[in-house]
Amino acid sequence: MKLSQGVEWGLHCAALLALAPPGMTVRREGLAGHYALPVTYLAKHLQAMARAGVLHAVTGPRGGYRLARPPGDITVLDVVEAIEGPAPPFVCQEIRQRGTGAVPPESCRRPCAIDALMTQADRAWRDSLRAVTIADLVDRYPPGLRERNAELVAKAAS
Amino acid sequence: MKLSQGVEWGLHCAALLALAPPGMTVRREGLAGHYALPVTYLAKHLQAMARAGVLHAVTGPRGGYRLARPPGDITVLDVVEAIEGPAPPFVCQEIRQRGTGAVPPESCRRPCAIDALMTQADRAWRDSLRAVTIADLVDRYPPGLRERNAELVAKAAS
DNA sequence: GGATTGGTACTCGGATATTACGTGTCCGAGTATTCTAGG
DNA sequence: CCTAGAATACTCGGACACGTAATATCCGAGTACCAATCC
Repeated sequence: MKLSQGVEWGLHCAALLALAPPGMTVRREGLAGHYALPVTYLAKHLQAMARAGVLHAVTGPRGGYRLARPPGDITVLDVVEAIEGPAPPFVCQEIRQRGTGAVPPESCRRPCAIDALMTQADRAWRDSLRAVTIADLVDRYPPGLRERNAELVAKAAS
Repeated sequence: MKLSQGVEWGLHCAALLALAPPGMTVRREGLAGHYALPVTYLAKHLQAMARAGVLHAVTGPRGGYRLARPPGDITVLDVVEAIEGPAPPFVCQEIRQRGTGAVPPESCRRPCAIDALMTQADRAWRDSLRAVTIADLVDRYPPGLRERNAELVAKAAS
């Protein structure tokens, strides 16, 4: 059970894009340089976020990425699912219906207790991530960092 | 983000062991046959659970596995951590301290908002799994299954 | 001087190698049993 | 008949291959800009 590091990159970049002037875009080189990330690999995750509808990509000169929606309308879960995929981490294999202790299918209309429990835990995790937006993240920056990053990203914007 | 299928196997086997007569052990062949699982691979996970102190292994003739503690004292989280490892799925790389937008270390005494959020979500997930024990799982069996499985495991026990 | 058209430089998008981890399997270490031999 | 001993069969434990997904990287597709040219 390991979460891709791309999630951290994507969240930091989304928070940074939230500080860019409205309508302006930031190149992936600018995003990668701000956090010293490998440009080519970061591109893969930015691409996934664009495909998921979290970011909007503009090609050509003066192109780059911008948030597809206002920061307050993008939840952390949106970014996580964009990068990790929407598939749940646990999928019940229904092993209770196999082997010498097989339970007849007519007794398996309800999901087994283990599946239900895992689904509930996953729901708690996702709810926790859904409750926070990108706008909340920048609001929780240390004092002064918001202004400084906004200035830096404004120089990199085009 | 994918959870090992061994978690499902381990939880089902733990629930089955909870129905075994007190003090008796069940061979891994018996556990695997009950759910039609590959014996050799299941052994790997049972071994991990034994190492984590969830199961107690007995070698030699009439050996096998039994729960190391009463079913009510073993949480689902214990089994999950025994198989998946106790490491959290998200580890902050502190990329905010790197690159052209690097934040000075003295401003990073507190974990960044992303790290705090991920830790909180992971806590919610673990709390959800910690709230349920193996005893709860067998209590949620469909009517009659508990008695039937108890009878089956009693025959396989030694 | 203004509009048009072709070229050019710049950006992202998808396809391609490399590495790490989960998956699957095997043989060796250790123990209770059991059979045999001696008293 | 009882006891001591060694052989034996059975169980788990750790070490060894394989497949899939995350990691890391490259080159091609598409667009806006710019310059040269024509009207």
